[in-house]
Order: sequence, then structure tokens, then C-alpha cells
Amino acid sequence: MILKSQVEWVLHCCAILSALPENKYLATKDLAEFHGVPKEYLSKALQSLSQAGLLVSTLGPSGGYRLAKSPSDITFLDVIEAVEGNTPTFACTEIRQKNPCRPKGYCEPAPCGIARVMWEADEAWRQSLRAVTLTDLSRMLTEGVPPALLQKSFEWIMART
Amino acid sequence: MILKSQVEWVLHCCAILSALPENKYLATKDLAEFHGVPKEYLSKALQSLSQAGLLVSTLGPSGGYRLAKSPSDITFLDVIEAVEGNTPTFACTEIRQKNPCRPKGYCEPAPCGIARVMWEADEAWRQSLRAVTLTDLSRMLTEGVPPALLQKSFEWIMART
DNA sequence: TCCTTAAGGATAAAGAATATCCTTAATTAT
DNA sequence: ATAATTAAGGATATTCTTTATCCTTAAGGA
Repeated sequence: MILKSQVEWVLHCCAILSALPENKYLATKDLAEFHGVPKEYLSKALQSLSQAGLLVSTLGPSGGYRLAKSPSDITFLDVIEAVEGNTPTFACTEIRQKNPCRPKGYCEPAPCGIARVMWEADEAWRQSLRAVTLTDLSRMLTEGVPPALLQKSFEWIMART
Repeated sequence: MILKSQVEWVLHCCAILSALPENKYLATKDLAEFHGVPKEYLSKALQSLSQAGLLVSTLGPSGGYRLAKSPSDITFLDVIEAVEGNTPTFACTEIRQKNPCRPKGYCEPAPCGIARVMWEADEAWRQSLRAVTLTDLSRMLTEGVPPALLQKSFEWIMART
């Protein structure tokens, strides 16, 4: 069980977009080049973020994507769920109903205990990811990085907005 | 991102095995029939549990599997990791190193902040699953179930040990 | 001696992840 | 106007993982 590589990509993209000035857009092409990932496939993931209401897009030259809201209002979970969907990682197939001793037509009163435990763990995971915003991300990704590299990266991005 | 169906299967199997008397074994065939899942494929998963030291197997007629230790000493996480492996759900590919502004040969001082957040969420998930044992599972799976059904199921199993 | 069983290797089928390509429509710059 | 640029989305291909199935081997019990 492993997350899509797109999750890593879009989180890095969000960090970049967090640094953009108001109403500036950055194109998929540039985000793909900056991160060394395939443009077309990254595009699919960014479309998902757009549909989830996390990004705003615009067409034409100088078009691309920007954040739809403040970085402090976008969490890791928002981004991940936009790409991965929000279906639980555990799919209960109710195999207890296959029990050969079970009376025909018997109806279980509650969800299977196994599913409940798994869903609770899922929720712990989500809770942890809900607690981190893009603002936190920006801080984490910049601290410890040489100022010269930060500056150069910033200029690289700004030259393409 | 979804867990293998084998995870559900072996958790149910562990619940059954928890109910076995000391030094009694139940065969893959019976576990597969009870849960209505393919015997050969279930077998692979049980082999994983065995290799992980959670189950003990024995050959020949009246052979099969039993728990290798007390149900209170086996957690959900133990079982899940035996089947799924313990590789983190987030695989950091270090795409920050693709940054075109990054000096050649520059070495990052610490793991990527994104990976750290993801790994922390992973740990929250694991922590939640470490907190539930097979003893807890037995209780959860039996409460609310009609005593007649429990009894019949127990007899079904005992008849095959 | 014969039957049953786990272990494990080989292989196949189905589905998901990872792309690539193309068309369309909107927007901007010239 | 026109041409260039861009996101959106459909179609398709490739690779990898999951989900099996089959077979052989060796061990244990009747």
C-alpha cells in the first residue's frame, strides 16, 4: 500500500504556489520542469486539485495555476485527498457474512469490528495530516536551505509567472 | 491507496485462531471455507504471518495453524505488517534534488519536510493499530452476535481442529 | 504405505498506477 | 484579426501490483 507519486509532486507544487504573489499564475510546464516530472501526468494531478477547489486556473500565455485560498487554509489532507480520493484505505468486504453457520437472511446489527478498528486508524492518519497547512510546509521546506539557493529558486519561479 | 484484501482475511483468521484450545491447529482449507475466500491465495498470506512469527504451523492430518503467542501479545499492526510489509506508505523520491537552481553536488542536510510530515502521519496510523490486540478483536467480533450463532460457529471450528 | 498438510516456485489474469498523445476552448500578446 | 499559449479532458499504451491458480516437495499422522 503506497501513495501515488503524484502526491509528492503536488505537495511540492503547492509549496511553490504558496510563494507566488497575489494573482500570479504558474504553468504546469514550469512546475513540471522545476521538479523534473512528466508534464502531462502532473497536469492530471493539478486538475484534481483544481476540481477540489484548492487551485484556480487560467488559460492563455501567463496562465497556469495559483492557490484558490490562503496557504493557511489548505492542509496536507486536502491536497492528498484531492489526488488519492477519500475512500478509506481499508475496504471491508463483509466476509463474516460468508460464515457457513450464519442463518440465511440474518442481518448484522453493526459494522464489522475489524473495519471499525481500521477506520479509526485511518482517522488518526487523517487527523495528523489535517494538522499541517501549506504555511507550515513553506516553513519546513525553507529552513536549513542556503539563502542563495532559496533566492535563486524564487527568481527562477518569478521569471515564469 | 488501499490495503490488500488479504489483510481483512488474516485478521478474521486470527480471530478464529484466538478461539482455538492450546496446541490445536486449524488448516488453511477450513479457514478459507469458513470465510469464503480462495484457499491457495489465503495460504500465501498465512505463510507471511508464519514467517513473521505470529503463527505456528504443523504438517499432516490435523495440521494447520495456531497462534504463536497469546492473543494479547499480537496487535493489529503485527498482523497487517506481516501481510503488507512495513515500508512507509509515502515514498520520498527526493524531487527537490531536481531543482534546476540547485548547485551540482549539493547535499541536503535533512530529509525533505514533506516526507517528515507523511511519515509522522504514518506513525499515527501505526500507533493506532498497535493499540489493539487480538484479545480486543475477539471481544469486538463477538459482542452483539446471537449466542446461538457463536455457539454454532465455535462447534464448526472445533469439529475441524 | 497412504493421505493430509504447509512451503514455496512458476505462471496467469485483472486492475491500478504511470504515463503519452490528441483535440477543444479560452486567453493573451502581437 | 491572428498566432501562440494554456488548462481540460478523452483515448490509449505501458508497467507494476494485486489476485489468484497450479504444481512440486517435504513433513507428519493414520
